[in-house]
Amino acid sequence: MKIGELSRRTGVSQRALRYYEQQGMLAPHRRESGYREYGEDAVGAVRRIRTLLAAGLPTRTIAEVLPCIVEVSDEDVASTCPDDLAVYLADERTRISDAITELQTARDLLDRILESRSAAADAHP
Amino acid sequence: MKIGELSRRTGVSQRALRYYEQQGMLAPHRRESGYREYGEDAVGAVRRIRTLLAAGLPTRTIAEVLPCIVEVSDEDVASTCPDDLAVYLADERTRISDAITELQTARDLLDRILESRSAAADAHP
DNA sequence: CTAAAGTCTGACGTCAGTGTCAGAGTCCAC
DNA sequence: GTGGACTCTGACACTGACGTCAGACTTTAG
Repeated sequence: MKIGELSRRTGVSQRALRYYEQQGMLAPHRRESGYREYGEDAVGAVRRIRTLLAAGLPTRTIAEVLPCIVEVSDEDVASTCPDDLAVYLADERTRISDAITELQTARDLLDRILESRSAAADAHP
Repeated sequence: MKIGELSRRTGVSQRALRYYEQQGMLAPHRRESGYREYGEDAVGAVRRIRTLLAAGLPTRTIAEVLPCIVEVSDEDVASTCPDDLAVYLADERTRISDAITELQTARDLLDRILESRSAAADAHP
């Protein structure tokens, strides 16, 4: 498929898709004309890119880890993942867990604010 | 206290503290000399700023929500929080929950990668 | 065949949250 | 009172992940 379709199917802008390619995270084939040609697997790849980007992993890391992922129906299986990368990924995993905790703290804070507000509304109906 | 002490006590750089002020999130008193003078409550305020920044709230929103927070020992209570802000905060709450889900998805992906890797190591010891 | 729609590269803009540096003024312990 | 530590403002730099625009080329529907 061409870039427009991939963009529509993933919800990711064409600009972003080109950026992903520039960063080595995607490598579509090219037609004679220079048009990018993406395979079906690009949809899953883009989905993973978004997930890892949202988790704060740098593009370089994502570019390294994506080749480790082989699609098996809906599950992902890593094959040739070098040791040093695995160590780094374990660090990232820790960072993500910490981030989750922080977000939960933030959400709790918002909850307390919103809750005490509704409590005040109850007091002055 | 002056900015150096607040920086040490919060682990936040002086540059960042000045930026927070510029964005209206902090409003320290000033000495005759122009030196910033922070109260004890600034420590908690900075802690909340970090939490909400980490959660992706924009500085403008944080500047609006901080005055809603009145310290009650270790709990926070909102007082005069305008309706429209509350609506917006509820949206942010949703966004944060979504972000947590995304992070968990990313962590699961990393787990599958790391797990299948150790499985491969077991297969070829 | 033609016009409209799609795509290309390249470059500059943006935004948040700082880092860093310069040059000048201030504080405080001795 | 002095010297070293601290603080001030202002400005420019930087990073990441894109947005946006220009100008040229390609594809596709009719």
